[in-house]
Amino acid sequence: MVTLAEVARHAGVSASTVSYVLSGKRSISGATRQRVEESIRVLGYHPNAGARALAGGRSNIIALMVPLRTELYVPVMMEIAVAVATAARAHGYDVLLLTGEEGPAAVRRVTGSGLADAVILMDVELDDGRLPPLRASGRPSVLIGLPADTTGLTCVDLDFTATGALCVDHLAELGHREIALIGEAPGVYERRTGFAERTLGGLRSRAAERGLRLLHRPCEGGYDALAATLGRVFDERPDTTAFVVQNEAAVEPLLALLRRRGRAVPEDVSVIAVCPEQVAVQASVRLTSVAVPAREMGRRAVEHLVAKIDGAGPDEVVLLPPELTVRASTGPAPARVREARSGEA
Amino acid sequence: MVTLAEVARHAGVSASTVSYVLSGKRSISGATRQRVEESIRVLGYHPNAGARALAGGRSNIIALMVPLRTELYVPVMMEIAVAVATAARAHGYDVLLLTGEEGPAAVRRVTGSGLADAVILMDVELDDGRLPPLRASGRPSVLIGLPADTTGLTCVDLDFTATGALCVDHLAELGHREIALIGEAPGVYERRTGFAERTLGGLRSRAAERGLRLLHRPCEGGYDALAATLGRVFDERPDTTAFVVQNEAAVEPLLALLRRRGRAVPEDVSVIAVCPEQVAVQASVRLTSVAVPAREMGRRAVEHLVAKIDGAGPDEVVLLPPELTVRASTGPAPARVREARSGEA
DNA sequence: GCGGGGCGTCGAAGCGCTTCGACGGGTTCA
DNA sequence: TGAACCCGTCGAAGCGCTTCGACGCCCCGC
Repeated sequence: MVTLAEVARHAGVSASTVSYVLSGKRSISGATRQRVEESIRVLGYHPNAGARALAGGRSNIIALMVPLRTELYVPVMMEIAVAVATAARAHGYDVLLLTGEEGPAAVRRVTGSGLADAVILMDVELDDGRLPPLRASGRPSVLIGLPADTTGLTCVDLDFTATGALCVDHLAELGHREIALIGEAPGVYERRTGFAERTLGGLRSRAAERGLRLLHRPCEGGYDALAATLGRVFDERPDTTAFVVQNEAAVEPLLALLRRRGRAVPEDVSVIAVCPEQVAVQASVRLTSVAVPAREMGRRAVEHLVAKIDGAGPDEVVLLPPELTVRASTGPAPARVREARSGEA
Repeated sequence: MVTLAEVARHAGVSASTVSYVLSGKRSISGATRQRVEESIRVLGYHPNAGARALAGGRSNIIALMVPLRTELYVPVMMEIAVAVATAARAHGYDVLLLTGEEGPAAVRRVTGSGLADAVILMDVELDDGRLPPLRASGRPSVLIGLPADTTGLTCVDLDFTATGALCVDHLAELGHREIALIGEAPGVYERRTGFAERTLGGLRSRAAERGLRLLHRPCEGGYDALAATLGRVFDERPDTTAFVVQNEAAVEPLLALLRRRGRAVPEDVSVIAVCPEQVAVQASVRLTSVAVPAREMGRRAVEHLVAKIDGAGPDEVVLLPPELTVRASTGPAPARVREARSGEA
């Protein structure tokens, strides 16, 4: 391995000069700079990361902690992870991939050892066990998701409450009165992962305001699970005319099963998905959806984090406003229901 | 931050003793060891990663390079990545997440700077630009995938050639004579990503051996793309009775479109998927499939890599044998075709 | 023409750890 | 009973970098 000292010798300057050329923290004459840069190029020099971290007190590494349960909402996670990695590189940081497996201990380890300068937490639960060690570490951090207590934290997330409300508004305007939420797997709610509850909350309160009935059914992914769920929904609320789906693995099964039951989308039943754009576009019916802006979330998280590392970032909760894109899966509530409704009026 | 020296003072021993307690590289008396461990616990000591890397000459970090085009075969990638991270931790390594964006330069950077002790490359192309810098670096590495020239390299992958053959065997035994491969997006073939070609190769040669006709159609994911592709397949080969799909984003569309065309699976048309187990099980028809053993691949890659870091690992190409699981999507070729076939004989 | 101030460069002191050689004391074997 | 040895411990030397203070030198102003 080529060292700073060798570069210095090759360029006929001192080691510190090379260091200053690299960091730009002191002014260097053009001639010297060029000579040094040339030597670096010729020798193929790469600064040693360990030495740099030791001397400089920072590793230029951001830890990204992805959820333990990888079977859940995988595409979003992957998209965020890649967006984080890409954005981080653009700011000169590398990304360390931590799985949820180690939990709080991993946070302690990477912050305590100085391996990571900062941490991004994904899949944050309302009362997340990783937060105490994170707070204690004093390291800059950004959460993707929203815990119950956000004091002193920076969080980036889609505004899921507004998302829920937006879905209700759209459906209400189309004349729907009875809607059902096909949610994430029950485990997601049990773990009290914020986003699922917030969507539900948004749906519930807006539905109450506008006089719609809402049924909520968590659901595992896959056909069999959804078939059972769907059966119970229609048994309990036969007049359900619209679905909000927040579960990637349930989107396609829902469409297929509705078809199988002879319910046309959007003529008989409307469907809104809360999912990444791509899922909505590639589905068998182009879905009206609220996009989960995964890339944007990853990018923003990194930007806030870098600002905090540099000492400039305020603690702040950033809720991205949801955008509903109307595609082919939502339409006016079917006449029968609309008649019943006007009959009531 | 607590340092080694502070632990040493607290325990009343020298710094080197603490170091040896930590590494176990020299024998330490039980009493001393306990005293040191107690001090470590009490003070909440975590060895500084940078210092360790600098002094020890190794970072205990493995770089994992995921593909640039994240839209492709995402679930497999994520599964592998998580498996790698988990397995790596079990061996005391952390994982640095690199995206393909930087390409060869990233390999140079992380190996040259000593940031990573070793590298795992995913999504390897036949003539992969990342291999020259990787070879030049002299760092241990494992590829997930197979380049054209594997001299001096360790590779782990599913045996896709055997996978193709296995699919043909299964279909041939069921009496199918005309089969079609719905492949990955054309881009995947253009980039000459090994696995896609190898599956095709396996299918082709076994089909030739057993006298089956094979049609190959790369295909973008999603409904519209697949609808077009499928139309062309049936135009060109109306007697096609079986499909092999190697494209996660095409699985569900294929099933839906076949249904829409009035072709029942498996009565009229058989379908075999090459995909992760979960995709096959959760599809609208439980799919006969050859599983892509993502977790296994990630795990194996790490194990080989760790062996190489420790100087024990031979260069080796590990091709995992494919396993075909028969589920509900394959059955005997329809009678019309079987008759035609016996007429020929 | 001389003093003051930048500017550009250097030397040295660490950062926190690993590891090598050394050393004292207790065994062990002839 | 001494030499040879091993075990447990220590001190010191570095790993390759950053950064601080110091030091010339040149340019400027008076």
